[in-house]
Amino acid sequence: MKRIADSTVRRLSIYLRFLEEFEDKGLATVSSEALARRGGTTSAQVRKDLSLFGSFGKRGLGYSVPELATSLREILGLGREWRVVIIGAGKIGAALAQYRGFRQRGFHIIAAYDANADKVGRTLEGIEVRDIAQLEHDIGVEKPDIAVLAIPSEDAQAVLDRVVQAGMKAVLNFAPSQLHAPADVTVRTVNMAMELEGLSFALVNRE
Amino acid sequence: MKRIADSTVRRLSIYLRFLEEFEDKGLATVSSEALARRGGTTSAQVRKDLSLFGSFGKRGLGYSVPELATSLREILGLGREWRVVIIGAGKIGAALAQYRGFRQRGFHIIAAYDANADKVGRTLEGIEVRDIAQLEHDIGVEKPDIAVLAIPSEDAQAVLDRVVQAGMKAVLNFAPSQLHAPADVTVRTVNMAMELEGLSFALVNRE
DNA sequence: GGTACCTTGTGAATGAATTCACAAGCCACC
DNA sequence: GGTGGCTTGTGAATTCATTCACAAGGTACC
Repeated sequence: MKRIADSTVRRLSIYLRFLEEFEDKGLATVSSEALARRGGTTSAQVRKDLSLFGSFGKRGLGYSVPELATSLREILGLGREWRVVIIGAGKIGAALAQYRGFRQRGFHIIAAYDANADKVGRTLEGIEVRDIAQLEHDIGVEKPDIAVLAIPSEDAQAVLDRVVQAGMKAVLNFAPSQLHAPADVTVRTVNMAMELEGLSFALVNRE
Repeated sequence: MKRIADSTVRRLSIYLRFLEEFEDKGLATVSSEALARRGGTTSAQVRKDLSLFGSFGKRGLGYSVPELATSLREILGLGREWRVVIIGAGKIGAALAQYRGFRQRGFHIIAAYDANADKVGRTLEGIEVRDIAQLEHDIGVEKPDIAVLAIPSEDAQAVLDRVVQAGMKAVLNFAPSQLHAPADVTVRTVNMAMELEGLSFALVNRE
């Protein structure tokens, strides 16, 4: 399959969100133009993105809202339930554990891990906090799909190496550091520091 | 001034982080090649990025670590203190309030806001939680630079409109929704749902 | 001060992403 | 069933970003 750019996948997520909005409003069809307006892009962009995966619309009419939503869920792999572990039971881990968006979209958090003995054995928003020493063992048994790193920057690479070694292929990293992983492992980093600095830059470079 | 791409600004943040690492290690100079290796890019990219802002290196030698760090801080507008308000005193707001990275880089949180009367008047990680009804008034008086939205998706656009109306020009949005603002207002969105869906897509489209 | 070796800064070349523009197809209405 | 009005899907054109490649300078050491 042709390689799909990250930016395209992000837009597909956005389109899906709008389609769900439109579904709630009871709209039956939507044009690429309407989707584009709502998402701040162009109609040609919408059509190009979708055309990478097939032909979903009807000329003269647009796209069927429920059908396109279903197709996008399929494309994004949201048909199944993904098993997630959160590593780090601090404030960020807690915020993630209670985040409704996870569950809603089929991301099921099976456990959290922490190195701090005080936290181990307690629960975080209803999720069991386990000793990080068990990490490799549990990954071998439970085969989670996605690891979320909510730990300090200085530990992030070491823990990433551990989950990669244990066979995991997808990681969402909240530590503000650049991580290195083999090509077959997908790492996405959410770096708040970087976003803030982007805002700072924008504020300064305003003429 | 020539328009600088978002992706470039992101890389500058990354370079700065490495330079600070190198500074801690006591390194005096660094080559574009070394910076590139650490950051997963190419030396030409590093030099091109920097060349957009001036000439910081010495041929044959590389870049002075402290000088380049200072220049990057200057470029990113990190020389001064930015005043931040957090809107939404839930779990995400709390995680942000205690996040060390803010303070470290000169982002000073002056207050949090919430609509829930039970939360108003309490403190969140040492930060005063105020009634969101005061928002416009306080913005007028205190002139914060950056608003962080940590509120539910369905309220995000309305609150964004309010802070824009009150004169703010930079917003960091954690709600998983696409927001619209005038061109002179910079909005950066951190969308965890989108990141997760990107991972889901990567897991499914693995051959 | 001369020579050998590095590394920058930058036009030119390449590659990737977005936008344009229009033929092809579908619907609705007469 | 023909006509007019929309909207898709997609090559071609354009814009934007990255990589190449090398002259210009600088260091270090003899």
